[in-house]
Amino acid sequence: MATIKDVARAAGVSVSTVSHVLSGNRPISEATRLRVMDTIARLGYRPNLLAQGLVGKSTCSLGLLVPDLANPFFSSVAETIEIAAHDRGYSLILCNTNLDPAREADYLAVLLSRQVDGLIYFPGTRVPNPALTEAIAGGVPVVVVDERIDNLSGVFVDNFDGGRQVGTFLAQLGHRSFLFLGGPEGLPTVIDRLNGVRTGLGTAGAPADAMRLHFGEYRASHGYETIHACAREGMFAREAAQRVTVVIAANDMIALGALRALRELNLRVPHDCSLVGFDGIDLTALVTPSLTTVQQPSGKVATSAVQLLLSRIEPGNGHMRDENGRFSVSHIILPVSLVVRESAAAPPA
Amino acid sequence: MATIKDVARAAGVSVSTVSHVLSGNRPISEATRLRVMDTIARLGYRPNLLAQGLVGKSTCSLGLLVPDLANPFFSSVAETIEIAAHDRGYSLILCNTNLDPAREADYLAVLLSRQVDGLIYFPGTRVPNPALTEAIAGGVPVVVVDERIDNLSGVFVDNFDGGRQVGTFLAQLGHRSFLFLGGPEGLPTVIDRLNGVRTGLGTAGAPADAMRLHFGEYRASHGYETIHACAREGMFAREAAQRVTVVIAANDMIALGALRALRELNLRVPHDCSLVGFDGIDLTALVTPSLTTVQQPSGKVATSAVQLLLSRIEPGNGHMRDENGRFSVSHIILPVSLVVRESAAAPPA
DNA sequence: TCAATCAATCAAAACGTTTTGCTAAGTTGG
DNA sequence: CCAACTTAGCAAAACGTTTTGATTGATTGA
Repeated sequence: MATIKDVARAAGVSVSTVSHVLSGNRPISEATRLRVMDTIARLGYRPNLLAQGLVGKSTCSLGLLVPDLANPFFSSVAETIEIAAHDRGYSLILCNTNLDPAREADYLAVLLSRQVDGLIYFPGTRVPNPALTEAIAGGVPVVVVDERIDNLSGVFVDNFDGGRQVGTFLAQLGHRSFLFLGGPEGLPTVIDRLNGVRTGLGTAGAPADAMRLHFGEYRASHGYETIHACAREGMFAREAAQRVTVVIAANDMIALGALRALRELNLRVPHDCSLVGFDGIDLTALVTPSLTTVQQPSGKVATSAVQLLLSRIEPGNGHMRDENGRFSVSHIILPVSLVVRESAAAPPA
Repeated sequence: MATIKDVARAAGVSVSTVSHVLSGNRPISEATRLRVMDTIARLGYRPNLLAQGLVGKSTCSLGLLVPDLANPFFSSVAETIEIAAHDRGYSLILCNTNLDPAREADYLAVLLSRQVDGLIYFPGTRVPNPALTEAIAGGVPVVVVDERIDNLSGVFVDNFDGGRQVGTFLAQLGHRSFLFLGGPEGLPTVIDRLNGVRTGLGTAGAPADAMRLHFGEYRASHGYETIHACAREGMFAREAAQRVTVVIAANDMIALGALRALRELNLRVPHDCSLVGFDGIDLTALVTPSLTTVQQPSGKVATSAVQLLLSRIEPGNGHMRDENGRFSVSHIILPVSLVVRESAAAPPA
């Protein structure tokens, strides 16, 4: 790898002159400029970003902490985040936290060591990670995605309202007995969605307490296994007193697992049992029956997160500060919308 | 951020002593060691990885170039690669090339500037990117995944054999008229899979030329739209002379799109038309009918890629060199296996 | 007792940049 | 013709590390 010194020597100028040619910070005669540029091209010189990051203030890199890349919702958001960051000149360091607080802390430490300019953080764990608090104290800008955390800027969707729309919709269809397949118990997104559903049911006149709850991972296997287990308890039996007529999943992956299980049990969706998901991943439109789900504006979430973060990082784009000169905390709340597809219908007579 | 200087000052020792405490390269008295460690903890000191990377030879970072993170196959491989890299102490810089050669070149330039220790590269484009050739010339270790490129180490699956298994299987089921939904025309993975299918059909006695070909993107939309278009041409009509009885998709996303379209056309899968995919993403087991597909060992692909790359990067783990002292090129070819599920059956009578 | 060895530590160079103070011309204006 | 600029370029410091040669006392061996 050719260095700036090599270029300087080959072009017969000083190192600083090469630097000035590149940055345009000082006037350079056209002749020298051309000669330097030519040498750069000839030698295939590329500035060493490590050295630049060391002397300058910015490394043009962001850390992205995602709980589970295998979940299409996350991978799709991650993809858009990556593209948005790249468009603005930032590289992304990918961290798959696997919902493990220890891994999370580990990654946070590495990212700080790497002097990232900022962090985009999808909380996968219940409690705010102490390592995160430390990072923030260290002055690294953080944007939280998908979950509201006090004192931290964030982008999230209106999970409660999404749940409410589901609840209202199902109650109006006539459902009166519900099975809620949650994600990890205690996770704010899960709580909000559940509370939303309850509120929706309540306002539409359905008994909100007629809902069975099963928490688990945000994975298809959770939906699949829970449905089979519930079936063994007779929850879907035609003659059951409180026959479940609709399954509400806290995310689409759970719903897809549940859908598979329902089919295996020869329960027709939606004829025998309706099914609703949450997230709006692309696959929900592809499966049969297509899945009624709450559509998150995942592209908007991603671009907003990047924009919010960079507005904090880059000087002079007017990020708000409070009266103490500290950066203010912004929360961007994006709306969600219920997408009604084939999987939800009126309950069996 | 506390620096090593701050630690040295606070502990009343020189900078080099702190460094030696951390690295263990020189003997340090127990008393000093304890005092330094204590100071480090108290100040929350973290070594600056940029500075380390600048002076040392390694940055402990790898570049990952993926064509399309939204494709579950890629995101799942990316996840495993990330985990394997992190376990070995490497960070991953994520690049979503979007199948665009210009973007690819752009990313490659950035990664070189960032002094990555190595590259894991999923080719999404037909021609080997000139920027890649340049990177290799610059001495950056590269491992290619999913496609055989001469003179480059790589990990890939036996696409031809996968296709062959599909062809044999379908011919033996009695199919005689095929529709192949390829990925991008000219892409080696597509070519290999197609040639495999043809060979399989041939050896099992089916007319390999009785296969219609439609190339397109590796996306669900391609499968969906092509099936609808083909249906309009009457390709699936019961009375058609050369009625297509099975759709062979070059990957699972295309297959899922095709499945949806077939359902919309009221064609029962597999009763009216069989369907086979390729990749073995998790979702193929979840949809109904579950998808017959060629299972790639995606976890093994990921870990092999990381292992192969690190064996080149890290000194002394015996990576082979040829007689000229250059690193030898290794190709790891992993087997695939046809997973027979509900979507493929004998053709209609 | 003296040279040789050893343990513990320090000082300085190096990595590849950017930034800034400086110098040596050349140019202007009166 | 000289002071005051301007232009173009150079040299050196700084960023936070690691590495290595040097230094100091203490310990050994004969």
